[in-house]
Amino acid sequence: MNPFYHRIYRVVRHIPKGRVATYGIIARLAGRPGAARTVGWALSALPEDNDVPWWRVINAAGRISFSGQDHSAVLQRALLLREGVRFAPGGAVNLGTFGWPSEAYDSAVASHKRAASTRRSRRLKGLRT
DNA sequence: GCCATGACGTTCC
DNA sequence: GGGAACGCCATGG
Repeated sequence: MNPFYHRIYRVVRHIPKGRVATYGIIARLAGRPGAARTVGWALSALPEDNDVPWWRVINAAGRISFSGQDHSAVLQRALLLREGVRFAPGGAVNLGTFGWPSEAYDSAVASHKRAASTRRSRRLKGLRT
């Protein structure tokens, strides 16, 4: 297995309980800025007997990256709620509050970037139908 | 070895 | 503030 994966898993394990991190941040901490997609790929490749808190990893918009009806999304949301992470009315997590590491989320930068990401997955999947 | 895909992100309009 | 386009890295066919 590639060192990146190990780095990624190691970083994810460092996420404190009750906090969340974005794929981009994970990729950056793992030493591969811009490899956010790879982070998702690595997490999807997690074995069943893993000790990695994958549910603490979300996208830059502070939302679950799965389809809303997907059981994994429900599970992830439930696990986060259990740890004290609160979801905003829009279904997004306030990264300025729960984001980890805190210094990585200078609320200013994260302002208008929230909107962009979410629609992409819909486009990819929605286009197939 | 090239092409397509994906738990994403940043920039431009 | 919302939507569309381009770029990113690794994997699978």
